[in-house]
Amino acid sequence: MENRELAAMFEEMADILEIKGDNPFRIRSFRRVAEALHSLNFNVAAAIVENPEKVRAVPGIGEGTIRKISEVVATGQCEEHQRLRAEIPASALPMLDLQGLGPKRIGLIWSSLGVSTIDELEAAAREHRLRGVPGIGEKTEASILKGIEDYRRTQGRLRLDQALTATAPLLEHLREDQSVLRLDTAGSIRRRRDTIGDIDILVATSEPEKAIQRFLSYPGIRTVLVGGGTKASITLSKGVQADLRVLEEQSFGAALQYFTGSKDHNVAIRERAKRRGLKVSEYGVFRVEDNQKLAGEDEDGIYRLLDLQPIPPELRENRGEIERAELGTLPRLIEESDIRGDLHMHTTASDGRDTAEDMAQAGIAKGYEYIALTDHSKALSMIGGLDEEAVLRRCREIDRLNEIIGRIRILKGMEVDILGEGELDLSNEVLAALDIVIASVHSHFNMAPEKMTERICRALQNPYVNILAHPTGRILLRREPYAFDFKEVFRVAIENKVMLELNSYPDRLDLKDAHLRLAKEMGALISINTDSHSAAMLRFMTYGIYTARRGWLEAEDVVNTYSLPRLLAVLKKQAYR
DNA sequence: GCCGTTTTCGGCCCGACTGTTTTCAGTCG
Repeated sequence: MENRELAAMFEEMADILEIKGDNPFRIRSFRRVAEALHSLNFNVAAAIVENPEKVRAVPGIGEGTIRKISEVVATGQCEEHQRLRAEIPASALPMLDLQGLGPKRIGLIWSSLGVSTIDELEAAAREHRLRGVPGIGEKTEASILKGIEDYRRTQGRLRLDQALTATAPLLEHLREDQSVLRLDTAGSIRRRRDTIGDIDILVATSEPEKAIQRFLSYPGIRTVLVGGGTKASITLSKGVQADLRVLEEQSFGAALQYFTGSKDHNVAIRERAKRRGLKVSEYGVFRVEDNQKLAGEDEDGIYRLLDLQPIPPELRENRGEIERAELGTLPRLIEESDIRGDLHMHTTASDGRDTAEDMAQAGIAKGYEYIALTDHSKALSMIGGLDEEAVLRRCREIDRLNEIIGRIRILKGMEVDILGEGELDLSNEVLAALDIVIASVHSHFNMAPEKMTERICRALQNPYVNILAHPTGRILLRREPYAFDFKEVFRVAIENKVMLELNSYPDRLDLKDAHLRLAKEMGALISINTDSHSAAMLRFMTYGIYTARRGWLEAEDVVNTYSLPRLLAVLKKQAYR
């Protein structure tokens, strides 16, 4: 049993208890358990049998949790979990994902109107029955409808990390079959888009039926939609659809090219082929006059045959990549191995799970030359943000840690809140003591765009600010970016030698691809950071790199590919790029 | 439910905003 399966159980129990109005601290501790389970790098179900003390030592996991996990490992389920599920219909839980509607009102609406699904909720709102519920008026009813609308718009899509996590075991399952000769993902998942509609998988085999059967025997299937001779479609647990296409090895490259898309890219490629008397299909590249097949087994060969540099999947959006490939001047896209450090992470000093030393050791394990510890400032009092005095104390601790560890340079940093008028949450005197200052917006998201632009620009003009973190504040599939004038903000950042962040946290990926490219073209320097809240999250760098590649970034565009001396010069504003 | 002590029970991250109230509850971050 995987940690995430156990985590899902604790999350669901927390959700139900919340609607029931149970003890909030008990709910919070269930959520903490779920978080802990996600961040641990060993299998808890196995460990609890072999070495329970190891599990018991995890902060947030106590006797009650040990009991529940042991019960699940022994019997396959947890009695309390089953009992709770019987009390609140599972169909009510997705209502918790609606913005503007919380557990209290869900509980109230359920008990007074019997509404237990989003569909019923929508009907009740449209018929103005919600206003009869105590504490709900016209405006709340309208805001609930808006919440439902937003929810429907994003439903059925997965974040890239969720899609990759769902796909990996399925690919593994297919790979174990002898008849599978070649195997890859296609579609938006291969292009590494930030969200994914469905999962496309291609298999080359000489025994199509066997490969299809293997696919349909995957244990993670929820429903089988189609199961034909050359293709099959299933849905997985989160309702996401996975499509398999089976083909012969000699057309695998052509199929990969065809099914990777994007649609616009393929249209342009096929037009180009047509002008050259060629025809491109999912079976290969053919000469029109005699239908002779000229390429198809490998994907690069298709591009070469059209006198193009092979185009990395991340660039295939028909945004100029074909013209550049013709000239042979495609960017040499950044790779994860170019990264020498991570400049945004949190520790136990504010809302991180691990200590400064833990983070440093994790950085060393990744082969980094430097990291920056950037805990939150005091405006975020709810998560223990640091005030001036605490920052200075923290600096002394990091100095000591640098002396002890030695193998990696730990930069003294802070993630400082940009307050409502653009002023920073810490005094310049204290900022001057730091190696690196990250500025970010965590409040007042729905300002007028002009006001937001002014606010951010004012913060960027502070001489100590080095990085503007997660510049648009978007949360994928949940929160829209806040509105401001990108070009103006980028311009002011460049003028003040401030870097723009590509936040690799998988539900942010902010800046996004198009904005990265714009920033690069304007001359901005980017910093790709994980915003880790635990040592395990340093792996999120992978997602940042995917997005960076979609934004056409090369190593030279990214400050944390620079050597330490060069980075320090940028941080002191003696250099930019 | 977890934790840490004051070692076995009491505290557990808080402040702003909104809409609905007529003095505050619910939601969000």
